[in-house]
Amino acid sequence: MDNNIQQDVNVLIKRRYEELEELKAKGFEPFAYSFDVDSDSEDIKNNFQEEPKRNVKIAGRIMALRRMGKASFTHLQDQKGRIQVYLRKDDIGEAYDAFKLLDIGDIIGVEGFVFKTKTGEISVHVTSMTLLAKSLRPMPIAKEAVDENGNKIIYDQFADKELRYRQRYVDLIVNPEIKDVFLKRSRIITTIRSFLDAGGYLEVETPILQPLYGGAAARPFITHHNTLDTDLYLRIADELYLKRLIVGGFNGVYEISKDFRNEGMDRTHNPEFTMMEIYVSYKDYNWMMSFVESMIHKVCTEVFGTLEFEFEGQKIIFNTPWQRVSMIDAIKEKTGVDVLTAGANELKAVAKKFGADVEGLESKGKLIDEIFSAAVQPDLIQPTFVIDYPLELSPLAKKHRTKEGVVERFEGYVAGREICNAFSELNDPIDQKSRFEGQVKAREEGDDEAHQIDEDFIRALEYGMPPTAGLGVGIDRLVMLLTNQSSIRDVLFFPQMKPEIKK
RNA sequence: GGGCGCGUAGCUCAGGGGUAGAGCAUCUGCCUUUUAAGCAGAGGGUCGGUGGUUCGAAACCACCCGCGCUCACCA
Repeated sequence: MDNNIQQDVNVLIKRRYEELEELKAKGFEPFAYSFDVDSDSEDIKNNFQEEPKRNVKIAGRIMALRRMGKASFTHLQDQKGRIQVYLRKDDIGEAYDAFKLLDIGDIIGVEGFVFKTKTGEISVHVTSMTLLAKSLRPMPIAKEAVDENGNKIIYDQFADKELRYRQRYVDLIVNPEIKDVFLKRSRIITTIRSFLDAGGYLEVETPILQPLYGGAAARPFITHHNTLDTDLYLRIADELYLKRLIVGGFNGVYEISKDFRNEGMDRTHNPEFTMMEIYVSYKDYNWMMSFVESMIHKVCTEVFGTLEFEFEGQKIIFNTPWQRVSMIDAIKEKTGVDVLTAGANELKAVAKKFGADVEGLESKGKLIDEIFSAAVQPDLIQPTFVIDYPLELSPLAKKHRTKEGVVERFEGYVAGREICNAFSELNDPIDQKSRFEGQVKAREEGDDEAHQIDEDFIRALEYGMPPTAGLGVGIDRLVMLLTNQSSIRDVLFFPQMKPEIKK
């Protein structure tokens, strides 16, 4: 990194370092220790009064600079937005010498009174100024204007996706509108948490480093513990540990945390992602469907104040109850084929007809899943629960109480995307063991995402797990959906990138 | 991993075998209610990297690196 920094030293940076020295030489501290703030840009604009003059102390980053000899206008940006600030040499004296050495990007604190300029902009007339932090790198600043219709025009906006992701701190400064997505993300998670807490469910933490990984079908990250001299896996799901806690006697436990999957990356996949999983004893998947409906309903109304959303040009309405359709019926409706009774060859033919690539796939369950993904899923626009999945796709879900060959499982789909996955949890240790054995067989046949056998989990079930409903919600994808972002990178502050190369 | 596209000044982008360009940003001078402030002048580049073709390469070719879109994979 040293090399990178050296490399980046150009005239602009060099000049800022020189100014830094000049400020020090003149007795100005370029990196202050604190500053008392009693207002912000939003407050000042919302609570403007002509008389009596209001005195405020604010701090922020210089984002625009218009100097006119012995007086200057600048825009300060704080967490809430921007406010214009007016400085005159007559008012601040020698601090104006320091101000002349400041740049766009520097952070200052000012005290002054609020007034309206000739052109009507609410501004702060500065009576004292303090430099809080000198910025040593040029900010990729964009100029802003407002057109006749009051719309904001941004010129030459910082747009390089790579730089924006790698240096998100800069992105957040110069493209403040993206903050809204992250604010919404935070409020979505807070609202889910308060919904779960209000329901009396216990938030818990389970291991990220696991000797065996399970609870989903995915390739893991492997790491090594030196003292134990053993390889460990970063979890791909929380499921098996949370269910152990249900065995332990908690009635409802949930965890909101990162899972890790060592798979491809694209606009819906990041190697680490946020999952919410909850397990509730004495409930089944029917109960869980209503639970999801009310949780999402609460998120929509509390965070967004609406049930209507736009996602990639489609209108989504989160009315309850959501539509419900069995996977088998949904496929039958689209293809005319009953996948439960159809043979593997027929399934292959159907899959191909709908454009799925099923080369080398023999498993009936996987074929059915391919057909579903290709023929049904893209059309599930309004919130829909797809229920009752083929048994072999769901080694941790309980067999359906009446239907043969399927399990009590549902996935919630919105805008053609899966946003949650839930089952009546399998609590029969004998059945669980044989399902694991089936997975071992699949693994031997080359399915490197098949589950591993977890003997301790079987042992836990042998002690007895009450009937339990379990749910997993992909938080990133939910946030994408509700904030109309089509790339997961735009709902993550720091999406995974290849490391910058050292030269 | 495959296909397509992109990489030129701090930022946004033109240029497309013959001296490296513009706007904004920066610097100097003038300017005490400006707002994409203005006026006058100036500085700033390993044209992603390495090889090759050529009298001459930012441009053409090959390979590499990075990013984006997309397909596959990822239920």
